[in-house]
Amino acid sequence: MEARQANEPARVDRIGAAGSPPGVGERQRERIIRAATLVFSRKGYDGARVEAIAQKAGMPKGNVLYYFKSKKALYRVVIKQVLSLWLEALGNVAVDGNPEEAIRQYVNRKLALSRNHPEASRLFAMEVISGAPIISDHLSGELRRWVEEKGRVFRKWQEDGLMAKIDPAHAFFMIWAVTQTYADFEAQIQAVTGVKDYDQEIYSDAAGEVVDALVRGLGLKRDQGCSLQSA
Amino acid sequence: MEARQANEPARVDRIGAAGSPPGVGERQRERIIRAATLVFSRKGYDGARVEAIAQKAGMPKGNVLYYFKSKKALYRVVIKQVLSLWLEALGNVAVDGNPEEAIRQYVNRKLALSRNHPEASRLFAMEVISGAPIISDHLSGELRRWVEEKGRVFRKWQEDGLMAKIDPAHAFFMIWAVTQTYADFEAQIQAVTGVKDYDQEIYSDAAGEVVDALVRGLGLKRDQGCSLQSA
DNA sequence: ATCAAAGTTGACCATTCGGTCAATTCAGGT
DNA sequence: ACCTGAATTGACCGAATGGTCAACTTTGAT
Repeated sequence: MEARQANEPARVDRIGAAGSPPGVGERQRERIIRAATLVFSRKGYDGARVEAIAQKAGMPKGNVLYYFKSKKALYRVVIKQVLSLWLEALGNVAVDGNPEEAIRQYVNRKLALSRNHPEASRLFAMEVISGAPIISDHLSGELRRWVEEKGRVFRKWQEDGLMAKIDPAHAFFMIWAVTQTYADFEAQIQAVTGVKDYDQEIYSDAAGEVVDALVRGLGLKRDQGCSLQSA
Repeated sequence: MEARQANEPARVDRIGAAGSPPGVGERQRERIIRAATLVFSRKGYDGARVEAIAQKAGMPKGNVLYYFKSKKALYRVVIKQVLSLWLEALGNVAVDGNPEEAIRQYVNRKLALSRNHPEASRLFAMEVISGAPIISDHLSGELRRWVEEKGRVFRKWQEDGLMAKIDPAHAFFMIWAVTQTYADFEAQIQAVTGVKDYDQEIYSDAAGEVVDALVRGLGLKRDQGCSLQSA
């Protein structure tokens, strides 16, 4: 009786191999991940109870540990999924075309991401605040390279006088900070503004004014004139 | 032998009454609070172990529980101290004089606060992310009133064309977001920039460029001409 | 020197929580 | 109908943790 490969319950393999329907197993896995994201994002890793996750997923605790061999393993899966969601959204910054529109689009996209996945945003924030014990490799790897790459574009914009002379990295920090605030500090914003139906009002307000302010702050201009769309 | 008023060990009264020296008790209390702030800010409430706090304070666990009757009580004291530090720093925004200089000063002060008390900043952030279970009253009370009051000043600036037309509340959210990023997301910033001695480099970089960008983004102008400093 | 209150300490208790497991049910292939 | 492996469930265990306590030391006033 060794180990009993409790997690990764074979169903996964089957999915990859044949085209069989999602299967009970896979659906349960996703239920658990969704529930875990919610609980972890509010309570942090230690504060989250496996029992609570199980309850939110509508199944007994034992079942959660059947699909994920430990709480830590579950956490890793959840946080990596969140991270990939983040990086994916980062991916598409249109570097050609005019700078103002590119960043305006990027900020809007990031704001949308925070609105649609506030739990993911909060979980990511908690990880980083705690010193990013799990994702630090990804941050200093993928993310860093990404910033360096996009940073070169920023530099070029700056040389062309289309963007204020700010260290590109700090420009991103500003953008990220502002966009995430609306997800992470929801409680503070709600308290201060007194708004109840958060999504509706706040985001539509923020989207307009804040994006404008960011664009202005970063000194972004439209590429008037010779805007030859590459490729 | 009821209750044994373990916390609040009489020393406090003595201090208020006579001018006796700080006393062992009070000094220990502060040691504990400092240690607790550090541990809580990294691990969150649940993740923090009383044992760990005690160790960091250089005393056995039992002693910590002698000064604070429970972990939760200690947490409340710590977080309220952090909050008051925050609100205090909020207090002094020079509303008279020219807008640009006022905000520039405010942002710089907030950045300094984040640099000098990163643990406090992180702890505050964690509280809010968790839904601000303990300080929500203060947020919707003191903080909200403060924002409303300063907001009126912003409105006036906007009417005078000295500031971009942004909902004052959102203007503050932007400022807070950016200034806190440098404390809360230290891990991310370190990973992306590859900087080691964080304080030194990062903050001096940020201070200059980021403050400029914020001022620009909020469209702040100096009150050229009729700047009659109000009494 | 004496005494009481404040402070210190480590042993100890009760509870909680992550994780295991054996027993049972369910689903699908033959 | 039968059989096999996946899935489900609740009971259970050991470790860890918050909190208590009784014994002991220190401090300062008289």
